[in-house]
Amino acid sequence: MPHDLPKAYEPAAIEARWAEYWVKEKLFAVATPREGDTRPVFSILLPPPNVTGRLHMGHMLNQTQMDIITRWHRMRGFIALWLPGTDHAGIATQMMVEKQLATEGKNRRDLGREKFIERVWEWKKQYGSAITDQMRRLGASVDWSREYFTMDENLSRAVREVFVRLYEQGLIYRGKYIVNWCPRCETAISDLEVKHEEVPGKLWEIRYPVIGTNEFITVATTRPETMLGDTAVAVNERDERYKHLHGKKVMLPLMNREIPIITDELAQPEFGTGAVKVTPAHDPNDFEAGLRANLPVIEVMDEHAVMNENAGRFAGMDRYTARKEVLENLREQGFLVGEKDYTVALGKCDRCGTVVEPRLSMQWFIKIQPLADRAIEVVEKDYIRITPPNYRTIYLTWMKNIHDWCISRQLWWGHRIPAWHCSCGEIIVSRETPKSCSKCGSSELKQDSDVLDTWFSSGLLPFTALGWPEATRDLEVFYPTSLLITGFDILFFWVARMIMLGCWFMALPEKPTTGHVGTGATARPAERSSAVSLSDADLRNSVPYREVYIHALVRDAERQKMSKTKGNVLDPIQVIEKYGTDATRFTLAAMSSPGTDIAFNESRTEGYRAFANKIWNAARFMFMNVDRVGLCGSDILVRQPERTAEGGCPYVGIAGFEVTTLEDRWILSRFNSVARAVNEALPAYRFDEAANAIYDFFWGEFCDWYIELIKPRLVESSADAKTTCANLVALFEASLRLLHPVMPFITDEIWHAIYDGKPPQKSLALAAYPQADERQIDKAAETQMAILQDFIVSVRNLRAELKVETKAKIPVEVFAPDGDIRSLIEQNRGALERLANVEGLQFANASLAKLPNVRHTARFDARLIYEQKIDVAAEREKTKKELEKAEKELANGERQLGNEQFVAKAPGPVVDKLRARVEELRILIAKLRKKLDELG
RNA sequence: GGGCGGUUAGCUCAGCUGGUUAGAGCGCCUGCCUUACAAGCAGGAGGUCGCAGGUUCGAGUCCUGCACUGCCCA
Repeated sequence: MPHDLPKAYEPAAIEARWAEYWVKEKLFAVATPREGDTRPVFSILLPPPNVTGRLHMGHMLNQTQMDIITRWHRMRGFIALWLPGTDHAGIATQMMVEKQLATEGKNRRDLGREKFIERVWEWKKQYGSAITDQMRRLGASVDWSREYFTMDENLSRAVREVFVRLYEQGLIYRGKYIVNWCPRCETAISDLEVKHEEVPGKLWEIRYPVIGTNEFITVATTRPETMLGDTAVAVNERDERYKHLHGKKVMLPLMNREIPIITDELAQPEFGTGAVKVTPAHDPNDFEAGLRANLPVIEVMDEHAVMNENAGRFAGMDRYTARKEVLENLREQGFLVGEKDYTVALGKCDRCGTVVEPRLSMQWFIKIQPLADRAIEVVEKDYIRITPPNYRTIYLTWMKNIHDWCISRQLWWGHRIPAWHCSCGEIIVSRETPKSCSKCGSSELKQDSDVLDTWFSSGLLPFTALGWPEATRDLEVFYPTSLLITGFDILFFWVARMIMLGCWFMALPEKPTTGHVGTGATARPAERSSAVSLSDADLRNSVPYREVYIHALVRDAERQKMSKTKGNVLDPIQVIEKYGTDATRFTLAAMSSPGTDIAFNESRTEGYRAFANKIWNAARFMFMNVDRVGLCGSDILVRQPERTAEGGCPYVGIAGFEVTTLEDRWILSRFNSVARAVNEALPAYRFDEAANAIYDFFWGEFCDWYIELIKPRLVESSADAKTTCANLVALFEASLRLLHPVMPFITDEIWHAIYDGKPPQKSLALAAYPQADERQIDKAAETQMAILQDFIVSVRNLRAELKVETKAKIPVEVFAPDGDIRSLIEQNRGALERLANVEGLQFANASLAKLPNVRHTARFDARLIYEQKIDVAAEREKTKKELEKAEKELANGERQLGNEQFVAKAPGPVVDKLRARVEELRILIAKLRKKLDELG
């Protein structure tokens, strides 16, 4: 690795190379640990992206966070397994292939089911790796050797196993119910897949003549076309207005069908006319009312939302045409009595946006309550910790109001339901294709044509991806997984389902003690039935993951949700090409503060590209000195201790860093403080704090101060140049390790260069993460440095105010009554003179308050000896302002200290701090007053 | 309709269990190509913390109400 790096950092020149290297060297492949392996375990499942997917900012945020956490664990000596895979995404994929077929002028029915599925597999083969290819560019440290696809044979077998077991346990049933139906996708969809949207619409009032009277009964509806399927009109029993009509019938207009007036809770007296039409086949509430009153059910629409033969003369019309026609007919015949503007809550298909039609159809359902009960218990008992905690509440509220889950989809692409229908009516649910009917012996069996909801199979992944239903060693070691990181948009779709299914199938009567940290249960061929109560330990180890971290949504810079239709979608790959992966990752990490969405702002990324460039140039500076001083990689290697083999804290502090000066003590102290802060921020998922801490340290302390301070010691003539340079390298190397989880590319690049291509590990990703050594934290050094920095900044301020020519070296006079401070300044005279551009630093014996060109602090006065006359008026103004501010603060402080309550009630350190501050302010104010007097 | 967030500098955001003088990045202004870095360095301006009450010795932080705004569920 050459040390002559280009002056400007070019991420494109190195990132692809490292991404490829990490994958090629299988650095993140995790072999199944042997029995007796005592290393701690960290396991995490990648939320499988859809095979049809393209990487978006949400993925990148998600994966950046997972990668930071995974790399951090790996570097701390954990067996870190990050398991990747893709989801077959039933509807989405089917739609994709149908679109492709459409360009050839065909549809899926032209091909037939078998050919169509072949075609989907072909599509998958050709395009299915697009998203995982993109993932590699992000540097995601996943174990590619374990990559799965939810339609893989072993996963499909597990799906069938789960289905059959649930069926055998009586938790899966089949029935005709009203479901959300997408007429475009021609399938049922779950409640969750319906997105509600409020749109301006109309509420029409229709009057139905009451047979045998001259009266009418008026009902209101937003979907008048469904009146063709009405089988009753309902009124409330206690509604006085309709008491005389109980038991009578109305004539359904247009259809000339007699339908009864029934009493039902469906009709609420305070709402509208108090009477409602009842259409059991096309409305879930009406369906329930129909069951209560034993009403006939008349379907008037087919699966395409086209009116069918039951709709009389409207048959063959699309639902909206029919609506128009029905209204027109009603109007003509005098039945339409009102039309009001009304806000309609439209349900739309999450996939295609088509307005969903409630439709009566035969579907498969999971009786969810028993599963939900456990899923509630594990979260209430904190066996699964959800961060941020507000999502815990949201989860529990949803789980407590859960409805049975419709798991069948009328699609072709997906896991086909393992149920076979016999001509005798028998349904056989079986793991393998049955040869004959268990009831009548017929061999004419037809497999159910439906497939399972995609979330059914992805809900099983935490255990099926580890080999379930076999009792594998992987399950034993890696289940429960340690953590799930995902977006709130799939909290119910996926997170909730995984918890329900995991806690159901992975609960055990007893748990073998494995002695592994972070590992859990062993797979068992048979789970317990719901009747048997579980021990807490069983429950605790049945969970799919111990922790859930829910991250924010990535929006555009204007806080708008990114969407294709708005055209504001930021392509992460483009951002990466512009600024580099590291900078993009850093942006997402630094903006990941809990609770708020991320308004992705490219100007931030630009800033972090500058940060990468800063690191790059600091490295160039280091290498320049390494080459000059004649240090080589092995010298540094020698100074680093062996990494402790198993589990421990390998590098504590910075080993081999030889402290000789104040700045050495100071930077070592700062490094350890930052390492501590980062190691505290990450387990709390404070990616922003971790990222900012490293940024501030590297740029604001390491580069701005430490490097500047050691420059004189690095020059050739300096006796300790080699030690100084070795310190620089050791510090740099440790900082790279600290930063690596966030910026893996640039850090690995420089790290390899430090070791001259002979690194102690194949990658920095395998090196040890810095741990704070409390003994290296030196508060005294930090205070002393702060004084020196204060001094330098004061002089720089004065120079700027007096508009001293940048290059001119100016003499400075200092008054420091405290001997310690005086000697501190004396000892660091060289550094102060150089960094403040001072020539001749002299001490004064008396206060400088009466003199011009002075900066006052509580600890010292510094005066620039410079001829230029100052602008008296401006100086007076400035001093006045400063004085006012200080006086205000002093008054405030004195008032507080004078308050007995404060002194009595506030904690000691707070009072002491305030006293010290008040003292400082008194000194400062006295100085400022004197100065103001002088200025006249 | 029910629930949950947000409102802090021109912009995007931090500010943890209440405790000194409310911070950062970007942008803006001034001066510097000081041999690691102009994607840089040094300095600077800019905030009645959405509004109104309350609790407290002390409120950006806790409570109540209001306003605006976003999201989820129905």
